[in-house]
Amino acid sequence: MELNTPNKNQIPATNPLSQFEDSPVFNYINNLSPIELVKSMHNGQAFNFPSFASPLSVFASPQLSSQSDARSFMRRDRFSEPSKPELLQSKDENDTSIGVFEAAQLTGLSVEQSECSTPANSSKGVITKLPDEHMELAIEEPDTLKYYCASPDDNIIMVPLKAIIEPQMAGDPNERYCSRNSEKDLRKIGRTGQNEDEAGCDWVALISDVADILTLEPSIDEESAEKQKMVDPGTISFISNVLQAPQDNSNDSETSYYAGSSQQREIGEPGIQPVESGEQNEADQTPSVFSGTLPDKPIVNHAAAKVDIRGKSYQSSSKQHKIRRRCLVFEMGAHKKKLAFESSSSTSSQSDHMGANIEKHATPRADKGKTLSALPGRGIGLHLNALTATSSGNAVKIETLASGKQEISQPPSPAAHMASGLDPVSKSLALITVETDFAPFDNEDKVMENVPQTSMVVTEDFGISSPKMKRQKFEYLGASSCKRCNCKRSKCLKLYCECFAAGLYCIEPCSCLECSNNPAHEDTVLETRRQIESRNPLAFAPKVIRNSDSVSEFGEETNKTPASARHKRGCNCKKSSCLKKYCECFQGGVGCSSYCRCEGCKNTFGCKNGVEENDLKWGESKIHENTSNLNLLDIIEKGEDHPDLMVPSKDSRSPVHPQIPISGQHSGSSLCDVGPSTKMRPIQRFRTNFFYHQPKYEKHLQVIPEDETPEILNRNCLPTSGVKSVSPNSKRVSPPHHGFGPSTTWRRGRKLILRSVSPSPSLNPPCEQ
DNA sequence: GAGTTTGAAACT
DNA sequence: CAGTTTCAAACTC
Repeated sequence: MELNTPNKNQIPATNPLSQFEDSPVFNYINNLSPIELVKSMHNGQAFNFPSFASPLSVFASPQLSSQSDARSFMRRDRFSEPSKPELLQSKDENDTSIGVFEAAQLTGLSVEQSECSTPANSSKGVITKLPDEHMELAIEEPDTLKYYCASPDDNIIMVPLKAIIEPQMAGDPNERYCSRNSEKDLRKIGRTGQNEDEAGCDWVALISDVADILTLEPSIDEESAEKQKMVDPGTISFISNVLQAPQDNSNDSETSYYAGSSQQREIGEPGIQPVESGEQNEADQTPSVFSGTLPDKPIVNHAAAKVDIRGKSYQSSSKQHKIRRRCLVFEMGAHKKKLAFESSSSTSSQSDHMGANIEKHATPRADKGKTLSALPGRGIGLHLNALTATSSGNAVKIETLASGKQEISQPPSPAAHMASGLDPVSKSLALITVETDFAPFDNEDKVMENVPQTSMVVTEDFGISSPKMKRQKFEYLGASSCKRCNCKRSKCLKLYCECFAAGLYCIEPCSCLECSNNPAHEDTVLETRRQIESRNPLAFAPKVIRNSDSVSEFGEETNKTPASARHKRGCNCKKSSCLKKYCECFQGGVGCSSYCRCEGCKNTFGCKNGVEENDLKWGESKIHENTSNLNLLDIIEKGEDHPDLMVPSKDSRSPVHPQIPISGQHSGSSLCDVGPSTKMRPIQRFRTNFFYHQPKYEKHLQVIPEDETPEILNRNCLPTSGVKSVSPNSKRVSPPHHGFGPSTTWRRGRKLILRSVSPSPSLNPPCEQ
């Protein structure tokens, strides 16, 4: 399998394919793990030979790789550039990989599956280097390039990479750069999606979105070269990213950042590859990660679906269509809103933004003159947005990232660390996840914002070329992914600036004046961030916190309901009744919580809908809350005491259990009633209406002091997602605000959570995506 | 598109 | 920590 690896050069690259393919062992391996594919791909990239991953490589823990992947994000840009020289190789590799794929196809489903199983692999082989190499590859072997994916069902999806690639060919170096960025985003997306169980859905949605976008856009051929450059590169890169996502991530991010040292290697293959190989290694791992961590196939499928959609004109097999549809339907049906929202956000944002947005943020703007490269890959920066994006955490996250703004890579800030307790990256991811899940439609924006706040990498629109695309995106995501500011005096270096607050660099769409929030002023940005974080470690954390441990490590979605979310600090609305976007809670699509000091709150998300029945109570309760936190606490405590409440639900936060009245004040019925009940049914929450109904009380339960935010994030990330944000025993509810004030209890809780989380960032696959 | 309103962020 | 100012988004016209 790893024929050419420096370490493993042993296997001649010559006929490995045929031999392996033919060999039962090969088939068996392929069938067994996607990882193999990845590795194989990896090897192929590195060495031009589509070698099959060695067993060792195959078995590399997905988690590790995932982590590395997450980190890799940041690096990716750097790497990509350096890797340029490798383009030729990659090309070759791609070719070989392609050949392998084809061979696999011929060989049989099993082979295909194996390949397909690893999205990363498939993508990797074909796509991996596309970002840098797209052009060349496309030119030389546009036809040959194909992306094969096997659906979980064993359906094989073949994606014509050529179509994707072609547009890029016209691209300029800059465009390439952009495309890289887009790729990043895609990768991120991919990661997120993979991680989560539903990620698949997200992916699908993304894919579909992408496809839609592509469709919407005039045919590439038709488009002028410039247009292609503008749009296509993004789309292409996006697509490639999607396909590659796993791989790319690994390649980019890991390599650059932590790669050297990194855990990845440690974790990863025994044999360490040269620097370049480092990328490969990461890449290899990454795919494995995806496959392993994420619902392996779903992602792939999605990707395939996307490709298919996009490639309708190009090629499409009935199978492909089936798969795609299946995914779409799945998403739509199951999590309609959520998915729609998330997926749309992620997908749409990504896809839409991919091209253009990426350009903005990613690409150096003339104005801002930033280049992605400029961005240091080092930090996770505040990519929370991206993270958030994934409802399940991961998926959303990806979206965000994809959204297009550049992240402000920041050295992991204390806050970030706090949040995750892990790597900044993981943290950001976690944060993002939280937000995303919560965000309601309107929130989308906010959610995304939130996400962005913390994590979002690329806020910008991907440069949606066509209004339609934008529109679609917005419809789904509400443009959540894209942030634009209009700062006049803050230089975009204060939290007033949404971009900055989201951890994103401003991009073209922004109308800011004297903007310093760009790669050109990286030092300033980082310094400013540090200062702000010094004042408030959670300043860049997502505004909306998901209480539920929605996502288990393995990507299980436990909490996607908005109900599980709350604003980290609560609002202070006086006149808007929390019914307008002035209200951050409302904007974030979450109900007001005990942390809120709002007056005349009518936040529909919070309770109104769900509680309408209980409106009065709600209002009362709210008042009480406002007046005294103690009441809330009491309520919560009571609720906790309640047997039902006591039930260790995975989602401690889960909002509401209608049936269980937490406090005397609240009638049980309303969502508002609460949280503990929610614990009871984590799953339902997602699919139910939480978004619209979040009981404040729940929130209380859910509410996590800012300090806690990290916890939440962690939780999401934690494998033990089951861990309740609020332990039945521990009272999470901390006095609102000012709150944030870390109550000892909270801190405890958080600490506990942290404990649960693996100390090393690398260890938290979930968070990492 | 300009002006107003709103509430968060920043400042004192 | 509370009050005030600044700021930019959200909203209205």
